[in-house]
Amino acid sequence: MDSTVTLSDVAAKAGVSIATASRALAGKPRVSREMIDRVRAVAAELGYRVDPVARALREGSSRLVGMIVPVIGIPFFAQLVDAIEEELGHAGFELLLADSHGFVEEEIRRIRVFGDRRVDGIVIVPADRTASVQALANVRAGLPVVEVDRATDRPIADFVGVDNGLGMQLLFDHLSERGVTTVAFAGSDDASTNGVERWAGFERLARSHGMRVTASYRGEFSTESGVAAADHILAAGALPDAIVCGSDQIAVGVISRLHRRGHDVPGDVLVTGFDGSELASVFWPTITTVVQPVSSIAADAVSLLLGRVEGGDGATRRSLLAPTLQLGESTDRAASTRGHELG
Amino acid sequence: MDSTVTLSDVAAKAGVSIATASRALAGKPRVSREMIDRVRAVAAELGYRVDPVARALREGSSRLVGMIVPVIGIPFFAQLVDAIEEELGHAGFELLLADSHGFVEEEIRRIRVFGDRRVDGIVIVPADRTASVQALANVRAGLPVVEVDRATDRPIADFVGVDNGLGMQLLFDHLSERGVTTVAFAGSDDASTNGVERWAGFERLARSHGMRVTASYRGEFSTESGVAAADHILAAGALPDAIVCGSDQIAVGVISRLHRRGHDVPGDVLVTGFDGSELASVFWPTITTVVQPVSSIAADAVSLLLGRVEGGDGATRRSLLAPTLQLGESTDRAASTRGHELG
DNA sequence: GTGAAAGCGCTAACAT
DNA sequence: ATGTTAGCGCTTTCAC
Repeated sequence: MDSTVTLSDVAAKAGVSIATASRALAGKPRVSREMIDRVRAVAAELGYRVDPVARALREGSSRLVGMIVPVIGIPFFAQLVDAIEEELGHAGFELLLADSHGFVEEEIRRIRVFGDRRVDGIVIVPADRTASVQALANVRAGLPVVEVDRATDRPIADFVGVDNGLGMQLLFDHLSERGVTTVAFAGSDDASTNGVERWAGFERLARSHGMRVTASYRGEFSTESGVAAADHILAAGALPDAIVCGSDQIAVGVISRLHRRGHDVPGDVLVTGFDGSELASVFWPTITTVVQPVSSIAADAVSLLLGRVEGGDGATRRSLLAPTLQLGESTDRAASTRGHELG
Repeated sequence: MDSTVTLSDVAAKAGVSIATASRALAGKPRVSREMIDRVRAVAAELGYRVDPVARALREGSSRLVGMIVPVIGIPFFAQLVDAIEEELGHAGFELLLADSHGFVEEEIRRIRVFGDRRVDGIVIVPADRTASVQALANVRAGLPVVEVDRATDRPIADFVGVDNGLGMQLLFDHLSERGVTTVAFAGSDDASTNGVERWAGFERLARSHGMRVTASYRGEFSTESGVAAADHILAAGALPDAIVCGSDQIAVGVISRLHRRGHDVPGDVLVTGFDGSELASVFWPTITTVVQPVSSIAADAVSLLLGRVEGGDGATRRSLLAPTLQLGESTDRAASTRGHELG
């Protein structure tokens, strides 16, 4: 397979100038109807495809979008990458992927490279809500950026994410119905807006629902952090009625640890997650969680980004999408993992 | 941040011709020592970085490597992407990522686009061991390809993956020590080499260890497939001593389903996974699995690929890496999930 | 050892 | 409506 068919090959075979061939293919105005047909036919016959590199050099644009995530290994981010990639594909863009491993320095390096590569836009899940502001200062002038899932403190770019407050509310309404009166929190620190907002939502809602908070632990969005959280909560005294976790990964860590230390979920304590990753539906027990509308987030992010690529401007926007509650066994006392013979 | 510093800016400020500047920066032979220093100093001062697009057009190479995976959502593939990306980064290459969603047509489309983009090489996890041969026929002449994790039937490209036979042997030796005499298989169909080889290994080793095979189910590498497998195995009669699964995802499905239908793992039946994804260590029970040496696979794949990029040729190679066994609770009867109070 | 100039493939002024 | 030409930024002959 060798695609060394250039525009001049097409022009030659069609018996026209290379400029006309270019215009005909691009569907630019002043070209006759028949010319367009003729050139297109020849191009198709020869299997011609524009050279994106030459075009990028000439136009200063590459039909490439760079994306930076903190850890591709977290299932939720993998889903997000997949959704963004698909959405970009519809619009004729490719995805240049980079993993910052949570380091702002890595973000800076990647952002520079993206600029050099003439990407048309950048999709980023900022590693740190304050420090990443510096990273984004390295973005080429005029290059559109959209923050996804996590925002930076300063509104320096469009943002698309989930409404954390609403998510927490869905969770609390559910727990309230289940008769929960004491709760604990196992979430992440203030490095990300999700960490901040989910914690804030938890506190506010616990208060408004008249629930007592027995303990709270704030680490990272990881399973290990969930394990540590469980130990912390157990050390604080009697188990609460429910433990609200900042992510599904954390919930998995919490539940695993509780089980190992002899406590049943949901028999002894209810547990909730956040994200709606596949993990929540395959874990045993399945986890009640707040499902993020990943496809909508991706669609919104890409349309916002491409809107600016095509020259759209205006104030930066924050687009908060409504999540939904997905019930699982982890908040259904009848599903206690102690009582087998369920199905 | 605007990096519109071009080579001619550097040349001008250094008071030399653009040709000399280029040579000095590239470290090409006939340039005087002092010239090199002077140009480099100016370049650093101006913050000059070569324009990869212009270079790509001129050289026909882009320092970009395209990678195609069947599903980025499978944790093991996410890990692989991460490892490959990191390895490429060390060598100064970027990753262009594509998800084939398991479709050969998607692979073809992506391979063509990669060619147009002048990628220097392609890393692919083929969707189908026979059909993907067609997809790879669309690779630009001379463009190096390395298959990772799964190979195509015909040796049309270098391959780096795990030694499935050895992996199965580690598993069987372990099960044998545990006194297992009857086994069932929950794996994938013949669409991938991993599906073929793990099944072949299972059959061969069950026979050589004198174990009776009570049932076998072959679907996909998914949790859902594991659920179906569990139902199939239960329908076949009494539970075997152990169920060997073709992947961690399948194992998770199998265990979840068994639990829901009232059977304990490892109390009633031992279960093993394959891949060594994070899932295996966070699931409850943790899963005994065959850990693929992901970093080594990535390092090998990239060095093989870049070796060919730099002109290396020779017969295609198959590089099989040795996996290791990771013990988990799923094959440790003392860890029965029925007996709580373990930790 | 250094400079001048061609040219990678394309698009967009600027002619005609 | 179509052709001619410049030039995006770089590397690399080819002259000197």
